[in-house]
Amino acid sequence: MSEEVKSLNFIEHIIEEDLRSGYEMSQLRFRFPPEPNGYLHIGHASSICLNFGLGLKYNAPVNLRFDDTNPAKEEKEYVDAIKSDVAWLGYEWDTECYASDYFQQLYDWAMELIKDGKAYVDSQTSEQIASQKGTPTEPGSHSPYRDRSVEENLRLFEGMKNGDFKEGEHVLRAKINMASSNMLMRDPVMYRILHKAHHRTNTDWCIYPMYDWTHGESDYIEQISHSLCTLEFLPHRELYDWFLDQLVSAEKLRPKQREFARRNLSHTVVSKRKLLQLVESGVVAGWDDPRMPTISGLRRRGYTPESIKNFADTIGIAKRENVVDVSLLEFHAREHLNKIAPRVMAVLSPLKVVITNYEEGKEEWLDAENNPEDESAGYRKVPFSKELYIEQEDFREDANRKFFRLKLGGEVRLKNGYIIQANSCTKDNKGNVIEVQCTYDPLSKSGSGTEESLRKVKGTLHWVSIPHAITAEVRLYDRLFTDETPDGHKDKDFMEFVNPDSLEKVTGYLEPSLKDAQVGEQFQFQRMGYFNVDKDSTKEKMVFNRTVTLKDTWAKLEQKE
RNA sequence: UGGCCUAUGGUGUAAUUGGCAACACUACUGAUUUUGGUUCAGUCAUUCUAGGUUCGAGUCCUAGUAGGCCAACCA
Repeated sequence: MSEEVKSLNFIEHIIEEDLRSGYEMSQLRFRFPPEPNGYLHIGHASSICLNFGLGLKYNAPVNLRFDDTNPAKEEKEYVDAIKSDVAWLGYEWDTECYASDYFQQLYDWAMELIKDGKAYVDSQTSEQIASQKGTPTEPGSHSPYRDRSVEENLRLFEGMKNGDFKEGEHVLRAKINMASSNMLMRDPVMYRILHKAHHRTNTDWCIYPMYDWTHGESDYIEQISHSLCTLEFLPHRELYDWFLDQLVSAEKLRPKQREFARRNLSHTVVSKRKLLQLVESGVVAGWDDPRMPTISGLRRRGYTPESIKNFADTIGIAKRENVVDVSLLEFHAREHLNKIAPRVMAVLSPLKVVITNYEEGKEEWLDAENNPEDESAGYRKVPFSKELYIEQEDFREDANRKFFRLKLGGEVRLKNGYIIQANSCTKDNKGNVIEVQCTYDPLSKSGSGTEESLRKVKGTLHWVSIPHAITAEVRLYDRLFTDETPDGHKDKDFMEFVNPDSLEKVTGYLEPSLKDAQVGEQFQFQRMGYFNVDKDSTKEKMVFNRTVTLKDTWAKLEQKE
């Protein structure tokens, strides 16, 4: 038993240090705080796995909190999708929370800040406020409204809340420091007027708190010990702490914000805005298009929760810029699917093979192993007959000895079936091979134990019996973007790198055992890749998605030539 | 150019906090294989640069360099 010491990431180091210096294990509490303005993507998966993983590790509760402070962008549809994605990944949240549940508390605290002279109502336009912000190298200047009396501020803020003003007429600002080197500390806006219905509070409120005045306070209300977010929020930490300083009480736990680098995936984009653009421009069919890096897209594509979690686990958490290669995600898909996906045979690019010495009209049902990685998966029957399909690329009239497939005069084994030899072929008037005539060795049947059946032939092909085959639409996916970092170019828009060939639809010929496959069910089409049944399937026509190909060393060999 | 963050194989992450640079992926060898899959074995590093402290530096110090973030009534 080699007890493998799992190395800690820097967040875990921080927590371990906190535990050593006074935190009780029972005080630990985390949260995953998405804004319901889009679907969750693979980048969120890292954050989900981090927070919920920490919860599991320390036996601490993890809240699912919707950061719903901007009714202009948020919808219930997104709330529902986010919940189902987190649940699908296999995590259970302790409490389902909404920042909107805290609107009253936040308002009350804001009133306190005004009374303390720490906040004021500014009646300038957003342009005026922006122009007074200064620049990173020059300090800002004070608003003419900065020194309004407490009474006037109170009266105006209540007026804002009561709907006495139009959008943009006033905002509430924290009175901090217009000369701070941190732009966020230059009297940040805490509230703005928005006469928009909110998906939960409807028209109860027409002032909405800003992110900075919501997040830390929500963490405090929920008594989150470690509030983990991405690196771009690092400058917000000073503000996060300033707001907390105004209201934290000594007997309660004070949350800390810590930041980690967002994970970027090669050959894709991971930004809700850009994903939305892909959806709205029609480049993809929706948020759950199998080419999308969204959780729902990956699920539909055939990724398992295990593969996504293992992926998140191996890429880890750190603070530096990164672009993780998609091949690592694909590796985890193959690794898990290899263990669980039943093997079947399907031909996606058919070439007819006729077994000339096989009796016309005869059929045999052969035994086929469902999964060599899992003995308990058992066996099924596949039909064999005189006329079969093999893959076009598995036959060549003539080829060198590195080609382990069918060629004229050569032998090959049909998986789970017989050894056949190609004798001749016929072509259409363009010179394309349209049929191969073969003979089979009746004594070479797989599993029969005869001397002939044990004979080694170099190649083994998958195949399907033409009269028994069922057809289905098979969707083959390629990377959505041709460039490794589509949004990493200053002079070019990421949309310029959209791969026009990211989806190819073909008709597949499948062994008949597949006819009862259910939506979402996963299979390995032997030698072709992993596939699952798409939700677009109907009784008349099944639809399969290719999740990922198998590793293909032959294709690489060929490419080199 | 003000402030802040980061820098370890092609990629991502480690290194018991100053003690033999490790793990995974990719790529490439080879073995096994009724999937050119799987499995197994192997190969791939001047730890951004230059100095310094130390018996000893990826780790500490100094100075550079490169990349990133910050001026929404978005989150």
